[in-house]
Amino acid sequence: MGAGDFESRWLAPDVNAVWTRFLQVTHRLEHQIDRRLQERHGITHTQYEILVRLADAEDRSMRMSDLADSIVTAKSAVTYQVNKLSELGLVERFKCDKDNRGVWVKLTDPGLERLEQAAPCILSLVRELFLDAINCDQAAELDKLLGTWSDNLDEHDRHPIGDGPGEAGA
Amino acid sequence: MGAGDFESRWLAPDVNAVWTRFLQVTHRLEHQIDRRLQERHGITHTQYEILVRLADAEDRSMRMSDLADSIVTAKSAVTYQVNKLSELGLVERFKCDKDNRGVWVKLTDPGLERLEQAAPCILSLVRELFLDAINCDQAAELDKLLGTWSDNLDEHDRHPIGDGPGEAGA
DNA sequence: CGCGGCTGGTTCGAATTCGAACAATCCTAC
DNA sequence: GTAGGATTGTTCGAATTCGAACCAGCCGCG
Repeated sequence: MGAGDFESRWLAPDVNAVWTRFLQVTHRLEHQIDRRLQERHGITHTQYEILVRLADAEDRSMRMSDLADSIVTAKSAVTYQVNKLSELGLVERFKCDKDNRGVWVKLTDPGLERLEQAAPCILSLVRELFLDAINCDQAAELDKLLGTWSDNLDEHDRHPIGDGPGEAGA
Repeated sequence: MGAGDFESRWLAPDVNAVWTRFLQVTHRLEHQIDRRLQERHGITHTQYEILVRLADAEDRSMRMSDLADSIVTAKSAVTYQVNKLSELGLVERFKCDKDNRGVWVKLTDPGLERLEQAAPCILSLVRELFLDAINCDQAAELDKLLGTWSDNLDEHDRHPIGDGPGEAGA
C-alpha cells in the first residue's frame, strides 16, 4: 500500500491532530461551563441556553421546535427541560396560536431575572476561555469558518442519505 | 445604564453570534457523526474515539485515566464504555503493571479491524463537513486558536476556584 | 514500620439525552 | 370537502453521562 492509500483511508497526521484537538477543546469548554453553571446557579447548560434564546427572541417567546433547532437537541429533550423550567417558574407555556398544535414558551420575569443573575458569571468564563484568545482578524476568520461549517451541515441535512463511501473498506 | 455597562454584562452582538454559532456547529457536528456511526456501524462516538486513541497509542494500549483525559469524559463513563467494548471483544483489560491499581486497556485484533471498517465512513464525513472548509492558512490559524483555547483551559484547571466575577450582578 | 494523603478505578443513583411510536393538527391536491 | 402526507409536541423505554462515595494500592515523612 502506498502513501496515497493511507491518506485516503486515514487523515494526514497534522490534520488529524487538528480534528482531535477540536473535539477535546469543545468538550472541555462544555464541561467547564456546565460545571460552573451547576455549582453557582443550579442550572444546566441546556437550561441556560434555553433562557438565553428566549430572552433574545421576539416577545421573549419561542415555539418548541424553534427552540429545539436553536439549541440543537431532540424535541423530547426540549419538552423535558421546558417542563423543568416551567416548574421552577422561569418559563411559561402558552397554547395561544393560530396553529393549534403549536406551543409557545415565554420567559417569565423571574426567568429573566435568573438569567441576568447567571449570565455575567458564565459570560466572563466564555470570555476568559474562548473569546480572549481571538483578535479581530481571527474572529472574522472564525466567523467565516463557522459559516462554511454551518452551510456544509445544512447541505448535508438536505441530502439525508448515502453520501460518502459508506461501508467502504469492507 | 450606558453602553459600557451593557457590554460588561452581556456580549457585543457580533461576538455573541460567534459564540452561539460555535455551540450550534459543534453540537450539529457531534450529532451527525454520532448518528452515522450508530446507523452504519452500531457504535457510539465515544466508543469510536476510544478505539481511535487506542489504535494510535504505543502498543495499542492505554491506562483508564489517560483514556478518560484523552476523550474528555468522567472516569466512570470510561469504565462503562470499556466494559461494553470488552464484552464485544474489541478491547481487553490487563492488570499487568508495576502499579497494582492501574488497568491497561488494549485494542484487540478484532477491535482494530472494526475500527478500520468504521473509520473511512466517518473520516469522509469529517472531511466533508469539517476539513474541506479550511485551506492551509485557515488550518494554521485554527490550530493556533485551538492551542490558545487549550492553554486557557489548562490554566483554568490549575486555578480551580473563584476566578471571574462569580455571582456578580446580584 | 506505620500513619496520612494521593491517585487510579469501580460502583451506585440521579439526571439527561435520544429515537421511535403516538396523537393531534395543518396543508395540498384532487 | 376530503384523503394522504407532512409537522408539532408528548410519552415512553433504553442508553449514556456525571459526581459522590468508596476501596485499594502507592508514597513520603516521622
